[in-house]
Amino acid sequence: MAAARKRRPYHHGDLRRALLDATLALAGERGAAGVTLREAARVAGVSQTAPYRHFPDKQAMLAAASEEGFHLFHQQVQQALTAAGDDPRARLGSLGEAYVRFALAYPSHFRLMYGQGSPPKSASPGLQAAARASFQLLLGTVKRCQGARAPRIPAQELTRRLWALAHGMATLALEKQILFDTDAASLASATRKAVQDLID
Amino acid sequence: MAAARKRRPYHHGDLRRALLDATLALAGERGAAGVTLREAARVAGVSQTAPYRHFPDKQAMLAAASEEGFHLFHQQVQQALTAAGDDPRARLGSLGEAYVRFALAYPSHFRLMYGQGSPPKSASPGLQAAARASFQLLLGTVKRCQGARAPRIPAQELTRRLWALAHGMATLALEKQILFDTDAASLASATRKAVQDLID
DNA sequence: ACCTGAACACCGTTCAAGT
DNA sequence: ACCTGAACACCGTTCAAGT
Repeated sequence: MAAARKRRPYHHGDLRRALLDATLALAGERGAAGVTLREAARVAGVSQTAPYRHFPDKQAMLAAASEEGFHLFHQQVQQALTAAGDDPRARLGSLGEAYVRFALAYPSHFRLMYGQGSPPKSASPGLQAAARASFQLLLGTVKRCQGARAPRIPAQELTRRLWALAHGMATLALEKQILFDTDAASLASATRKAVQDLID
Repeated sequence: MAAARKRRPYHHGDLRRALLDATLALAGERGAAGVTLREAARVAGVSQTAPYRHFPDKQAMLAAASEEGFHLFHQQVQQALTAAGDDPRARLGSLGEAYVRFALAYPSHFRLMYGQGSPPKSASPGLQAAARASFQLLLGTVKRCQGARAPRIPAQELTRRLWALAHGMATLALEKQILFDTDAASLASATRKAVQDLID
């Protein structure tokens, strides 16, 4: 039955995919607010109104790209945690490092996920679910690490601090703010150390 | 001689001022990227091209509003530090608290200063100077506080951590992210505690 | 010195139409 | 089922013109 999906495409191999790639490329160059439906269509080689066959409006297109970002983020953090082993201190350090690494390695996605022109989580159910899953991964990891230690502060408060610290490092770096203009690797490992000092 | 400035205005009391107020109002409602030259002009009650008598282009108008934000920020932080007394731990806590308080009390300014649609610091010499002054206030305060303590880490690194933590708290709160959706006062005092734990 | 109005090339979205 | 083209109300910016 799934073979029916193999029908020859109408005109474009996968226009939806091409539009999302164009969206990411434009967001990377000029920020989420600089993305234009008409230019994404131009880049994909179709007419200005073709995107409306795949997304109800511009915000839905941005939301779809943002959702991909959350999936990618989730995956990268999982990988980092798998590589980190069992020690709570190492795991939390890896969490912070992975956060900053992701933001600097996938700035287009990160800007679409959190930047100011970015769509609200409520823009689509898929985006909302993906964002929640990423949040649960952060909170769950901190909770399990806290369980293995003598917790001086509640896990929710620690999550908030850790998240804020990593997010601040990432956004200030992306905005090329002074003191944050080092290379990605340095900033990521500085974040690891800062997180670990945070819990010591 | 200064009396010559009292000449009756041409048509509008202070159009530049009115345009900046409109810019801030629009940025507060829809983010920095949602600010429109034409709508700012409409709000101020002038034609679409009148703003060009006061700003070379739209970005210059945004930059001027952003610059005002940095002046205001500088002033608020100074006040908080004056009230904080001499104890280094109290001063650094107040610094973090004042940062978050400012962001939540003046979200329009904050978004124009740091949001994604915001103008780059290089957009005007005045903006650049105001941003630098605010940065120097942060760095200088941390340095002096560090001088009075046994510094485990360099002042620049501590500034980076403190700034990132406060900035993350502020931006995640403004984006109404989960875990950051408490009232302004709670988040500000949570930031104070987090900063103080950071240096203990 | 300060402002207006028409014009140009853009934008998001709708709608009738084509294959 | 998927795409085009004309149209509408917007946008930033320029330019000639008005007081």
